[in-house]
Amino acid sequence: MKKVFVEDVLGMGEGSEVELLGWVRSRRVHGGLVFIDLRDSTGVLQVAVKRGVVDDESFERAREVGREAAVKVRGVVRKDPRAPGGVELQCRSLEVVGDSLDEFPIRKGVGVRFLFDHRHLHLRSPKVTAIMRVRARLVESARRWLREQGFTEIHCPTFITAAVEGGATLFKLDYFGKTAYLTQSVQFYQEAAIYSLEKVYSLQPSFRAEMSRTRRHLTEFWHLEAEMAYAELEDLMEVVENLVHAMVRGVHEGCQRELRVLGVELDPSMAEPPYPRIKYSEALQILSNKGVEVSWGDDFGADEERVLSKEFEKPFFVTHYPKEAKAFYHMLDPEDPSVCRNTDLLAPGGYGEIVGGGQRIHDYHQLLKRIEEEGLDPKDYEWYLDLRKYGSVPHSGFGLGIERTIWWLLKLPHIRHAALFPRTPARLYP
RNA sequence: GCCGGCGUAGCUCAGCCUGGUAGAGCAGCGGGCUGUUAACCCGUUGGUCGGUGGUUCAAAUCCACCCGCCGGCGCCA
Repeated sequence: MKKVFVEDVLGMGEGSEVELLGWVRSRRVHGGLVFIDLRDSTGVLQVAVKRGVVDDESFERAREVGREAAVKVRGVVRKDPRAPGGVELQCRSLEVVGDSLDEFPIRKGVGVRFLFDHRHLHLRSPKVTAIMRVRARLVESARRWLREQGFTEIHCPTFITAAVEGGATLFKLDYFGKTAYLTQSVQFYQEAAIYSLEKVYSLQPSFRAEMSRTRRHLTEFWHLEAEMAYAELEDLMEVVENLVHAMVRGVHEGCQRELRVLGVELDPSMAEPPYPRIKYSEALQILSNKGVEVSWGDDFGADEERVLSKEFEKPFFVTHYPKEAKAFYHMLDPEDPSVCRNTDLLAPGGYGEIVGGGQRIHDYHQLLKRIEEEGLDPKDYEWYLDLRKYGSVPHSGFGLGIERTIWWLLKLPHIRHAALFPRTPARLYP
């Protein structure tokens, strides 16, 4: 097991002798002097290999070693202003653990397409590494906060038989002769679980078979969903804003180095609750004042979202959408049954929808009516309806897109940068 | 699904408008170099110009269709 890391060496005194295991990030040959930038999970260290200081075999190996080869280096720590970072390793011996058999394909100047074709190798780059660390921290922060708030994590199936949203596109597959689909949301299963656990959440992939070619869509994305018994729309929004704040704070506290690598300024105060709450009808008014006319009943398009999001510094909730624009299970507002008690959380700066959710219909007859109104077959929703037959209670839930959130926080040019091996309509490999 | 753009060396691109059988930089390969920082210097290999068909004496270049990719829209997280 490896014990000494680049990070440790940077803190060591002049003259310390160490053995390092890492990868050759780059190599510069100057006749009798070879510089190797040695990379490991904690940083990069310049190794100076001088003819005469090392044995001839080590020197030859250093001269010939390929980029991204794995090497074991023994040497002495030296402070030297000529070295990047002011510290380098004076090499005493070098062994090749695993050489590079071909020229390493990832280089400065290659295009996005090429990078994603070689994503398995691209992952070694500092920026991708930083994004993955931010992602891990973000998810950890969410889990910790939810646990502290009394939520229980549950795990729901990926194979399903019916859609959550009637119209949304599902990936269809053969399940021993039956038709099955890949889940696009675990909401219905969570609604079943609240009758024992009361507050639940899941973190698992969702799938959308949409040919969406935009910088904010993946066909497979990690979905953080939660459902709460006895929670109404207002309770839900409080949970969402505090959760998002906890995630942003977590990244800010735990990822300073990564944010520096990515050149991202992250100010957690921009995610501090409370977030503005506007009703759909108010959003229409704001848009109208800006010269953008949307007729009542239509959902906002990307253009409208962008105009709207420029009006806010923080994420903001848009609530009470017309029922025509939303799925059947949303509870209608008793004061105005033409709108739902739902909410979308939109990120500022044109990043768009991060969270979608709302209060669910908990009355059996009302749910059945809405299913029929939408022209859906109640038989497809039998067990979902069944939940309303035995001790049904008001409840609310939401879904948050992990990659969307990372995309927004890190100001990434495309959501695919937020995933290890992203899946888009055109990307199934590697 | 709709709209737009692109496809030329391993990579990044120029050449296309105005038709005359292909170029640069980087990488690779050979050589040199003891303080580089994407090292540098000298030399050098490398291409069915996405595919098919058409126009033409002649097509990377003009036309049609197809394929692939990229972005926007719709849909959503």
